[in-house]
Amino acid sequence: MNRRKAPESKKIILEAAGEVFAERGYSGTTIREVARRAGISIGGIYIYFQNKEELYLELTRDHMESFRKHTEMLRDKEPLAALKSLIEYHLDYAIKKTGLVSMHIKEYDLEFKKNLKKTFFDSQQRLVTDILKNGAAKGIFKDINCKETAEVILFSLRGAILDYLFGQISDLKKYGESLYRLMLNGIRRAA
Amino acid sequence: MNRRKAPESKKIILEAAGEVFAERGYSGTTIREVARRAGISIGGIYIYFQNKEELYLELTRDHMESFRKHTEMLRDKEPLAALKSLIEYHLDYAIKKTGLVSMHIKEYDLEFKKNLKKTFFDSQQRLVTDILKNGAAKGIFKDINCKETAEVILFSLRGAILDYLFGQISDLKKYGESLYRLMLNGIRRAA
DNA sequence: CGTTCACCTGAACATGCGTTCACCCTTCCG
DNA sequence: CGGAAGGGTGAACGCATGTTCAGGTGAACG
Repeated sequence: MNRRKAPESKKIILEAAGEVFAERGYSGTTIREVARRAGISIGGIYIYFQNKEELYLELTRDHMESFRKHTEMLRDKEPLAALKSLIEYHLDYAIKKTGLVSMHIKEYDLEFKKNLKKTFFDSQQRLVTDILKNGAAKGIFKDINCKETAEVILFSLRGAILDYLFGQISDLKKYGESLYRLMLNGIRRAA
Repeated sequence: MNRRKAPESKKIILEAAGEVFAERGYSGTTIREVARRAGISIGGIYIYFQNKEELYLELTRDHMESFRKHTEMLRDKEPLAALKSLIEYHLDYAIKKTGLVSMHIKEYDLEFKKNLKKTFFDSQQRLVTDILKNGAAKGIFKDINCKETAEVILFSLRGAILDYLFGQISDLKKYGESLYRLMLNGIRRAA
């Protein structure tokens, strides 16, 4: 038997689960594997978590909250710098936590995380909208529809990450640069 | 017993499989359900397909080939029109075949369809690159890196579809317009 | 020492899956 | 008529999973 204090056990389980979820996604993850990697028994998991869903939700909540906090800090920057940093943060995150990001895409459907996801996406949307509004007010950006444009920027960013997961592009940061330039200047030659 | 000619049975199975795969994805699809919907027995499926993989591959090959053929026709159009039509074709397809598109994203990983996918993506990449090269030659576009820009356009498009699947945007065509405008003109106010 | 309680165990259960295979019809030919 | 061939059946097999629960085990306390 492997004896520990309750909070420590919980932490160890969460860490193991983080690894396994990242490697195998939600449905691919087995309690047996999490238990094995946490060095605890199958039943031991159920002392701390009602079920697999709860384990997943607790982890996801932590990750999203941490992401949100980091990006919120960009509000203090100048619009152009904020936009660039936001792109970089997203892409760096995708590179460092590829497994987790992949999981969220592959299992975007899961009913029980719907609320969590909506909150997260909306916060990102609000942030970019505010950056654009700020830039428009300062005369840096054109008189665009900020909310709509914010969504376009965000989904393009997510598309880059998707292509990275697909193995279609390898140097993600380079494409972040490209996207940034394209978004600012467009491809059409001025009249 | 439900007696038919072999080719007809095969076709019916493929159609049923198309439905079920679109609804439930690859791993979520059960042979039992495909059989039920095709009005044939479980064993009957295995007369025509070695296994679930083969069923999936045959379907996917058909869909990708049809998509490719339709988009290849855009080569005849003027660059701006071609770009716009390409965006529209992608988005219309995502709207009409949401289930299938969702499946390909959720299960992008599947080892056995890797080649098929790579071929498909590369053909799209080549098409957009050629449209951009054409536009650059005609002086419509700036002197951009066509290959890189093509990829940016494609992943942004895929990002829009992803956001649509996520339920983050509902009027996909509207965002297609936005993306097109943004890609052409950018958001930065001219100096 | 005995008791208690927090912590832990893993075989067992219920479920669901892809796949196999021994067998069954129906048609058609000689 | 016999029998071969094409088309079809679904119970059974092997395996994997989330979850339960009857029962350990160690440490702390009186």
